[in-house]
Amino acid sequence: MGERRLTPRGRERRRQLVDYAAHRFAENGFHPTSVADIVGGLGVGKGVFYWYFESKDDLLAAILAEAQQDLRRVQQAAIADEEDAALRLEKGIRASMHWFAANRHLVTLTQFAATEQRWSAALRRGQEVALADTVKHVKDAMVQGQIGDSEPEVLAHAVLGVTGHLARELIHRNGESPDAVADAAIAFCRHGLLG
Amino acid sequence: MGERRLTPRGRERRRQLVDYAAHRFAENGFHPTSVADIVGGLGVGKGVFYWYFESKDDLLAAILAEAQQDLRRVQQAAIADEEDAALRLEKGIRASMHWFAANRHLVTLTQFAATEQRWSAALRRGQEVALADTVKHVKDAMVQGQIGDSEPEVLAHAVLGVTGHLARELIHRNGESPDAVADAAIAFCRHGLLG
DNA sequence: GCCGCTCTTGACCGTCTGGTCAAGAGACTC
DNA sequence: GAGTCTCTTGACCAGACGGTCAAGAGCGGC
Repeated sequence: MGERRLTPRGRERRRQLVDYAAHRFAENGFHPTSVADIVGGLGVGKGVFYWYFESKDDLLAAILAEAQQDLRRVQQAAIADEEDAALRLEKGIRASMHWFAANRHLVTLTQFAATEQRWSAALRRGQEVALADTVKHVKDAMVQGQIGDSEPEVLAHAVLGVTGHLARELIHRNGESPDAVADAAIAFCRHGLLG
Repeated sequence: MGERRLTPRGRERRRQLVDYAAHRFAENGFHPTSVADIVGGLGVGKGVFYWYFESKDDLLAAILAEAQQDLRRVQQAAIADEEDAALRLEKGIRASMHWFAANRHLVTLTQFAATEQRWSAALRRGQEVALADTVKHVKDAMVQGQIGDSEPEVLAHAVLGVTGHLARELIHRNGESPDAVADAAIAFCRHGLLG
């Protein structure tokens, strides 16, 4: 199948399937949620599902790919006109926090996908891009003397780790605001435990 | 069932099931791995499985609980005779890195469990304990003036986030040594990006 | 050598799953 | 209003799954 040409009505239906399925998968688990659950919840026949997607796996792959693209798009838009490297990092963190807050289900789904080899392979490219983006800003900030000189990849991983973990624990679990959590993440990335 | 009294032979069989299943679940995914896969791989009949566990879910619950207990036991042993709060934090991070390196499959499984509500409830208590342990050391270090004065819970989350993420990315994915990664994590937690 | 307990076997079962498909509905063109 | 293309229906299927159970093996004590 690969690409099917869709009318506006078809594109709307596809979006509906992607959104609804992503929420159900995140709530209930990917495997425990059946295709029948999805089409049943939407009140359509099973054939609708297989008109838009080759398989249940194909749908999850689409959800993951679109999530990664959307997050990156938001990040790039947030830092587009920022010349200062350290501020690009900060704005990227803040934009990510807002995206994580608004797309909790996609965060959960990405985390799930990372735990099964079949899916983690599909995630890898997007995660490499995210890492490369962060590494670039870290290196730029080093050149400008804004941050200390050590391994940029390790620092980038640490930044992504703090950001993701604080989003899950403080925004998703504790219900704190994205901006407050972004402030905390930025502060920790800046100075560590030294405050 | 709850508790079954087991002979030494039975305890050995149970361990074999837990270990083998944990590896298969982590490699292949929990849902895609069937009970038949597990008993087949071990060369025993299906009844063996249901002699030791009420259900497949029961087995996963046991794996998760034992993993959390084991990690905490290792952490406590590592910091037992350390009086300095900041060093307790560092030794805890280092011990965790070694445990993560030696128990990659359990890390993956825990991450999976966090993505399905049924399991994340089972994880919560253990994670709260891990957080409380970390918070305690952070507070102690604050009192001793070793680290800056800000919200201990947030800092503890950040420390756990960095540790877990660097373990997955640098140890599991890149194959770096637990000690090197522990050094990196400790450095980042100390000073952030300032190096 | 019998008993009783722990442990093992594997055929069997009801249920549910992802996926198919022949049939047809709607809408747009000419 | 015929023809065509997109989209929808839902009964159907083969296979796989988690879980059961009657039967029996191994092994200890006595």
